[in-house]
Amino acid sequence: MRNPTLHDVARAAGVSYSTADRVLNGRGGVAMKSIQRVRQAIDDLGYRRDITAANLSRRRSYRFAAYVPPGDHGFFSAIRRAFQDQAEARAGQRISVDLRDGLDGPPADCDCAVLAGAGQDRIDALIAGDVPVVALVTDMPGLRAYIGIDNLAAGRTAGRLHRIAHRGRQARVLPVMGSAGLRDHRDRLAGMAEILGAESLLPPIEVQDNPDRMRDLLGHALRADPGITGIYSIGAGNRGLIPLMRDMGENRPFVVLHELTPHSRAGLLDDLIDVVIDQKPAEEVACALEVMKAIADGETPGSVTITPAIFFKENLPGVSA
Amino acid sequence: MRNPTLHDVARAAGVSYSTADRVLNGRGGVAMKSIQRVRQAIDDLGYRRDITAANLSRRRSYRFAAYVPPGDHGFFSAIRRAFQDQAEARAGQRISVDLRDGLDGPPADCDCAVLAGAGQDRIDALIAGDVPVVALVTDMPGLRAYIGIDNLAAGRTAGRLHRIAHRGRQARVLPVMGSAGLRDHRDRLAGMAEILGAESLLPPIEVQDNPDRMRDLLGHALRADPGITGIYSIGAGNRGLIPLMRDMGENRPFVVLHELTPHSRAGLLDDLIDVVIDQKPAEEVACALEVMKAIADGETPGSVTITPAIFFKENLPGVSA
DNA sequence: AAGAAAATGATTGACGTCTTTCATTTGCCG
DNA sequence: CGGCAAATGAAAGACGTCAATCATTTTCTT
Repeated sequence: MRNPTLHDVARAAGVSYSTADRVLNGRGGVAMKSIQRVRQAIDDLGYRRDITAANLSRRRSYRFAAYVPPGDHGFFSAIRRAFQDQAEARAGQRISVDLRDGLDGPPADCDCAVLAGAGQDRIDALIAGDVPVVALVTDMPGLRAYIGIDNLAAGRTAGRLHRIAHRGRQARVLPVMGSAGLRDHRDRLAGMAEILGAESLLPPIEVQDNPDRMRDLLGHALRADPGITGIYSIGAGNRGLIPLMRDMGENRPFVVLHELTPHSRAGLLDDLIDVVIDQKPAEEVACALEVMKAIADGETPGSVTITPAIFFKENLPGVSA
Repeated sequence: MRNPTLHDVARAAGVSYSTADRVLNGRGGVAMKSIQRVRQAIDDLGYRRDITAANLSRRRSYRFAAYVPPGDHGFFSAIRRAFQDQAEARAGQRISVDLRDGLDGPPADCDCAVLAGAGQDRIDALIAGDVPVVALVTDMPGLRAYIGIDNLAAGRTAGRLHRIAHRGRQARVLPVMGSAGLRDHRDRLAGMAEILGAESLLPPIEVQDNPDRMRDLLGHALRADPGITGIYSIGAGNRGLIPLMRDMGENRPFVVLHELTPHSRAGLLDDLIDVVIDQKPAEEVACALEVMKAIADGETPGSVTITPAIFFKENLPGVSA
């Protein structure tokens, strides 16, 4: 009934505990035929190492470092909070997370580090150390894994939503980027272009994720072209978009934007925007920690693609979620 | 640096390990002032019981029973598979899941049971025992918790999607239920009615989650009323819907249905249906196990509401997910 | 103040794995 | 066959908690 222990394996293989241990943990100095007998016994009994006992014995604790851009930038503050929550929730699992904002020099004193949505600039310094680093939110070459959404697919999804909303009518969708320099944003735009086609997609404007610039530039664009029937806000700064929609009233374009924040949530509830594509920061962070744990355990996990959530007014999660 | 142990707590409180243990585990026979000093020390040191060590010591293993309707009913076979996968994945966490199909008599020999989408009939027998039971997929009164989606919200979301797809035009949406006797289905229909209004919502037809009946009854309804512009398939049996849409070609109605299955996936990819609302069986099962674990640990977790995923052709997860 | 009851301390052996140390056996080589 | 290296076995002490036992001290009763 009880799960077999390594002692059971040793007995079944007809070797001593020591030898079974040497095989299991690859300590070497074991004859080939013993290795095979132990392996066989492990298979036969369906033995699985009791990780909790193992970690207890090793008094292993996972020490992670998380680099998250500073500021209460809406989205990244959600990421930051998610790290704090997760660190709290996993304290019993011997996982500790050290939140850092500056990224001066390679991470030290930790088993694995995670870098959330930073630019490419200082990455080299991070990789330089012998601490493995994974990417969160924004994929970056040279890191051990990427945890985040497929931005191309997100853009396609936004395109599909606009197509559905324009059934039969000619769409004229204005993409609003944070910056064309960001790969995430370019990917989303490219995804939308795949679905909508050039004739429906206007040239993008760039607002640097800034609400004020959003208000100014988008407001200007809307006045300049009254034929705009849709908006795809690719980055942040949506706080500046909401009042513009309020001013337009019934004739506002169909709006799809990213990230569920208090502002976008209110926008949905007030019928000022139509769809929010959310990358579920809490889930991303949880996945990131799993991946980091696996890396720290010596496994080589692949990247994890989060399927973004699509929110309308009607399926907003409660405040607790 | 190291996390404090109960020994540290005892030392800080100026009592013996035994007393600290008696306080921590509520064994009684401790003077009030000792209790307070231990509590204080726990707070001061930020002590948290090392659950892995505790479980190791108790040689606790969680034994769960899962009642899933038999048959390869598409959705429930996914649930079944998810239980198997999770059981496999959590074998190292001392969690074992016993999959049962019939529900004869109360569950025995387990710490908690989960009942997936069964009718109300035999529940009383299940509750009769002293094993706590939680509900999966279908909420049922009298059980300890419900893990599943908010069906009302799902119906509203489907309604919203139809509204978006009908912008400007009058919608005539035909709801296709499995059975009006199922609470889940009634809730979904009610949710859609909230959004669409009576003039856009046709009287529902019932196909008993059966592909053949779906084909017959829905085919008949579509021929009888060529003005149908939308379909909301609330239950299962969508395999019978796909060929009907293929026959209608370009003029097919806008289709929203539930559950991502091989058939509905193919339907999306072939542009024969438009939206799939999925309740993410794997995630539901994982949540259910977490809840059951918490219950077995003596906590009293609340119900968990899963936010369903919305899939278009463009954001289908890869086969691996 | 004696005796009973309550509270506390001290100790021990699990749980399953890790890790190290030391002794013993086996195989191989010349 | 002696000698040396490789392979194996045996044992023990962690890791932090649980759970039980027994001895001792404190507190309360009458």
